[in-house]
Amino acid sequence: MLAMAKVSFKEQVLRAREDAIVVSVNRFLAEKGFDVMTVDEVAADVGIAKASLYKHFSSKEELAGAAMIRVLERTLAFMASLPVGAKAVDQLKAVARWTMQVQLAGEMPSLPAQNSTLRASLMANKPYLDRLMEVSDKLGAWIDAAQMAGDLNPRLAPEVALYTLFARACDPVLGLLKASGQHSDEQIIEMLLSTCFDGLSGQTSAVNRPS
Amino acid sequence: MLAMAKVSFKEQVLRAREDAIVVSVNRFLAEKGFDVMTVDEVAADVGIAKASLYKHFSSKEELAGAAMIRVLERTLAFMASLPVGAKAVDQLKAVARWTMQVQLAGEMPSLPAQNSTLRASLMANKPYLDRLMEVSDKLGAWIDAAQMAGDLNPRLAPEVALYTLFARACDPVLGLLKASGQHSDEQIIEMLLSTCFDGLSGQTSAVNRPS
DNA sequence: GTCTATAAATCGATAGAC
DNA sequence: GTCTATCGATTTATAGAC
Repeated sequence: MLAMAKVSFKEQVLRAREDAIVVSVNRFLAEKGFDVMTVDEVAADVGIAKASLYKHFSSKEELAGAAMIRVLERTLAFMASLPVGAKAVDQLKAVARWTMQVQLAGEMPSLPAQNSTLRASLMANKPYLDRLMEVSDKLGAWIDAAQMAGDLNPRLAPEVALYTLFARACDPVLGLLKASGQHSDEQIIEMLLSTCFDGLSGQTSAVNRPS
Repeated sequence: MLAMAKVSFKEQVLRAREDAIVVSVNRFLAEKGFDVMTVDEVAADVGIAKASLYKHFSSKEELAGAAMIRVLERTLAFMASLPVGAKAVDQLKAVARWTMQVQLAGEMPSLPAQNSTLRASLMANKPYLDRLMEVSDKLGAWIDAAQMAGDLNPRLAPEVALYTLFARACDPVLGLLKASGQHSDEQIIEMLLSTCFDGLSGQTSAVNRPS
């Protein structure tokens, strides 16, 4: 009994350390991106030696994968917290608003779509792919429902809506507008939510907050 | 006279070589991005030694600046070719369509907004800043006109529209949809043009080609 | 598991001969 | 100006003591 408890405690400490690593990686990926981020600065930020870090994660690509898994799980947790009775299009808007808030908070990791070794590593990362597919499936169901309800353009290919929502989570326009300093974070989010769902031409429905 | 012509010819050869360098850099920036692109592969692609390349451009950042100047000048040339009598919103749509065509052709260089040394170099590059401001001013004038004509949401901050148009030129959604292989290049462009101006909710005006 | 120290490879930039 | 050769710095990853 005592031995079991000791092992469990050790594992908890280990998990806490790994979580600290992933949190650090997540912020560096949001600030500098994968290519500029170095494993040295991650280890220094966590406060451990680089060799110790490699005992937890076997490569830089795996670090990025862990950060992506974390943000996908945060997304799934947020989606699960939404009221089930709401309109599908409002669920989609709520998710889009939340991802923009995460990005403005400097917590949205962005990976370069061009890096081939990173892509290969992610495509072989089953835990990552599972979460990605789970998010995609749930968003896809809402997109279908919103199109049937007439709240989303029915002539639009569903994957276009899905990719557009994913891309808005790391839209550089957020950073540009924040850097200009002329708008509050809330104003930026509401304006970009409007351009995302109503377009630059505007004039259609107002963007409503979820209850 | 003969000497003058000889010098002019030499300068023409030099300009042609520099242009070949910039074309190569442009394609690498579109394919891999600034951080992954190496000066070695640019030199190898052009067919000269790296030291020779550094006789033309004094740093990797200056190479990127030259590529950005080139694409901005191509943009200005396209904008100047548009009919002057058309509606401002149609001019904006024509520019958005053209930038997406350039990206799908693999000729749109994309620079990371996070790299600080690159940003510092570009902010000190007057020829680049001049072209960037010229493009911004002309687009800004069309945005103002389109808002006054009621073709663009008047409640939208003009800079939001400007940044959104810039960002659509390097929107990763284009690459994702092309990779899915389910749509032609033209279909992709028309769908994204629709989501850009009419939003995901859709239902408003159809997207018209310029005459 | 954590550390110090270092291997191995790469990259930006330059020296110097021609 | 173009070349070969190399410097100096950085980065990913590992070896080996504790």
